[in-house]
Amino acid sequence: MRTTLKQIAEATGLSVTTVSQVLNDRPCRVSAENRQKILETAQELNYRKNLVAVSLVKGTTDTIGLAISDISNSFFSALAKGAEDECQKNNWNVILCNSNDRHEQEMKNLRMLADKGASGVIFGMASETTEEMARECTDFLRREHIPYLFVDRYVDTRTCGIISVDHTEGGYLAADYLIRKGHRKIACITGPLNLIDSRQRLDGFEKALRENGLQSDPLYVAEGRYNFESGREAAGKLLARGIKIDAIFAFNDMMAIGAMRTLSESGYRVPEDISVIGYDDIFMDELLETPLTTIRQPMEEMGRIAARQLISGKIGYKSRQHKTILKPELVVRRSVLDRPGISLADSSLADSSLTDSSADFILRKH
Amino acid sequence: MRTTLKQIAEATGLSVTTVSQVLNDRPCRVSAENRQKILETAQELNYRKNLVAVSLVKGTTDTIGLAISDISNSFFSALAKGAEDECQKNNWNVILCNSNDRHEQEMKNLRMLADKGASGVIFGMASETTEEMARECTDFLRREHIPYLFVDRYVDTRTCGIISVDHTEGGYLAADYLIRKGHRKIACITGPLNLIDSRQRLDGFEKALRENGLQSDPLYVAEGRYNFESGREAAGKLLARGIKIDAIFAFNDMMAIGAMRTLSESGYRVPEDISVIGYDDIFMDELLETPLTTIRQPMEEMGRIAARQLISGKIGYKSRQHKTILKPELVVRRSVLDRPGISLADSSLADSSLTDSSADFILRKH
DNA sequence: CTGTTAGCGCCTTCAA
DNA sequence: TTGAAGGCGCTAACAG
Repeated sequence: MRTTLKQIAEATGLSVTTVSQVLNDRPCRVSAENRQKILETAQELNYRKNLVAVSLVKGTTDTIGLAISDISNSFFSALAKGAEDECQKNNWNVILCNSNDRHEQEMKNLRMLADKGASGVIFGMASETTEEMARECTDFLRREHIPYLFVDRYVDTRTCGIISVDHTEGGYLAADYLIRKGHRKIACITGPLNLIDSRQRLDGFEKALRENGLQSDPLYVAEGRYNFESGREAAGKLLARGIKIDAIFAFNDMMAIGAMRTLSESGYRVPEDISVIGYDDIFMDELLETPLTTIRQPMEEMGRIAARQLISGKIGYKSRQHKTILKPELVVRRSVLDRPGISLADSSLADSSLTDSSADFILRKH
Repeated sequence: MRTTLKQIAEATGLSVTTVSQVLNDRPCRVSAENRQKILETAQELNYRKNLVAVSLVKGTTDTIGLAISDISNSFFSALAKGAEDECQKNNWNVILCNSNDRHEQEMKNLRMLADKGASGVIFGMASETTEEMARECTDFLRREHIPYLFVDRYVDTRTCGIISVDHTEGGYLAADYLIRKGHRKIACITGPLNLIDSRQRLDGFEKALRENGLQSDPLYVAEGRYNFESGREAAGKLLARGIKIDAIFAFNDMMAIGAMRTLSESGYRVPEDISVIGYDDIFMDELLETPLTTIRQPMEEMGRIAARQLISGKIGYKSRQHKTILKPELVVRRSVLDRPGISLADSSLADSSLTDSSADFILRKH
């Protein structure tokens, strides 16, 4: 078995209390001699503190529960990395829980975390979670007196704290950039519109259009589900509508990549024929054949900040609506074409790019 | 505060023991009436078991420590997903620790996990970890009586258990496939050759060459560091040697993607001019413009199996050398060209594909 | 059927 | 400068 305080006490002929004091570096009232003796035998016996016992008596585990939908999603693994890193620095740790986007599992995970005595929870809601379900989560955590932070996506009511990025601003940034680059016919592939982040991005997008005297048009909007396949499909739908498209703003990178695939398969070149901008800045963006211009969400930093707020006690279980909204950031790579001097009236381009698709394909498929 | 057994005992006028028995569904000797009463008040008072206390008394935490180098690496996040999923099913949980490939941090993490009472550890060694350092890890875990499993990479001595894939077979599969597709001049970009997995892949690779009457040639080998950038560099070196190359086998996908980038930038098309095969099967492989043919390592399954072995007790701290070696699997996508009828003697191709690179670039850069 | 006692390993008064 | 006592919340003998 592991060495215990008691064993050290016996070995040194001192009391458990004294040993505990010394081993915890207390502002001490222990003779230098005994202190030395204790330290030495602790070393010899290879003593290591039993943190389970410490947790029990102190009533805190210094552990953060990371309740997310899927760690293999690079969005969340970046978050996890930031959170874990910050925990490490403070001698905290993180328990990982995947919900696989199921609210029921989400609740199970929260219960388990509560039972394990988690000192805080970083919570990335499942996408199927409705406002009512979210409330079930928050109510539970509050009742358990566990401080928590929603990341990225959130329900705006009665939360303990939120750490997110300004999605409205992000949507605005993307659209504004496209417009400044001379694009006018801008389509977008949204996320599920029942999700607040998706709606906010759309708001920002439309705001930028308005400010530039452009109309938003439902024909230019397709709804996706934040994954590759739905990006493919949505781009296909957009194309099938027979409208002229200068650029596509996909509400996340996975969909952007899916859209690029469809475009490429349909004989369009990115960005020469149609530009694409994404959202997230996942690590593979820059590894793409056409590196993806995108709106960056600083996930790792969000994880770091979330952990810090929980560890420092800045967020307590009684906190309400403590918001930390980070700024998204435009990351320019190569998927958006610069079309200088193209005016609103211009419409002579596009479609000309629709060459014979099979020949085109072979030429460019490598 | 949270409701405790004591409170329920007081509320029902029964003893803590009785309450405990009932709440643990013991083959019980409690009157139906009291049982009912206990259940009800537990419900009312919103009782939840304090697992920290349970851990203390039972001497086990039902927690697996996941000590890996970097969770944001999709290789490990897939592993984590599998492990977490299996834990979830058994009411275990996982504590996540990143070492960022530093052995010192690795040891800190193991110590922390031991102090937290981890019931088992899934251990993905840092790549800088030498055999001696690895021994430091295993010695520590053994002394702490913690069962552990090395994943993927391992040192062959005195480990408690290993779960890995047959890298020799993987290297063989890759080379054999290329040869069967008519490639002869096969280069490879290895990982750091001090790592066992890398050496094994090389062994398998060379074995396939031999069996097919081909020579292995140092000129066709470049060493990388398992990341994108080193794949780029290594491909550059290979190209600079002025040798004829039919295909490149990169020892992981990140390097394969890096190599493809270099090839593309140097005016080579993949797979028309040079084929590329990778290793790992990370999720982005199929999202690439030229989906990457690769050797799949079943990471999620490895995580799942590792967790299961630890949870079931199949691996105990006294286990020695318990090996589980999974078979790697060829995943055919589009980065390898089929060159039917090309014989060993043939050498008329290649180089012809080296067109004017700038013009070529514009044609194909989209 | 139920309660008492003891103890997991540690920390924290409080008294000596 | 030190130690004894009590308790964190729960479980597991062992009595009744």
